[in-house]
Amino acid sequence: MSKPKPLTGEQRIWQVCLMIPEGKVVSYGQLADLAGLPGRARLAGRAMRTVPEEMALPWYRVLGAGGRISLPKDSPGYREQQYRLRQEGVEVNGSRINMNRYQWQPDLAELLWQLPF
DNA sequence: ATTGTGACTTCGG
DNA sequence: GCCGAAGCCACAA
Repeated sequence: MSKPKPLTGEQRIWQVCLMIPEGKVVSYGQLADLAGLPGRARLAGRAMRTVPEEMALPWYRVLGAGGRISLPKDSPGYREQQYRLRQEGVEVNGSRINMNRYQWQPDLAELLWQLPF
């Protein structure tokens, strides 16, 4: 049998992002942590920027620390993120989202069970 | 090889 | 709130 090629950091980030439930959000840093890559918030940001179009990833559920939309306020992406979040019931005030209410807090044991790594 | 650039985060002022 | 510095590291030049 061939050796299972280890997933790249970006791929692991994508895998976890795919599991964020509707109506919930995470921060870049949290996403990296959940992917087993502590301290790699920047990589999570990069992963969201380079998502393959065909892989319908809920990138809009990923926010900056403290619940802020990280995209430039005048960009189409910023408006799309606001729109998509609101579409699934997340309250958005400008670029702010209340993390106390919408942050995803997965059961770690269950998460581990689901992940392909 | 070195340098600059990020959808980042935390800390100190 | 806003800023700079530091820590992070893949990637392009």
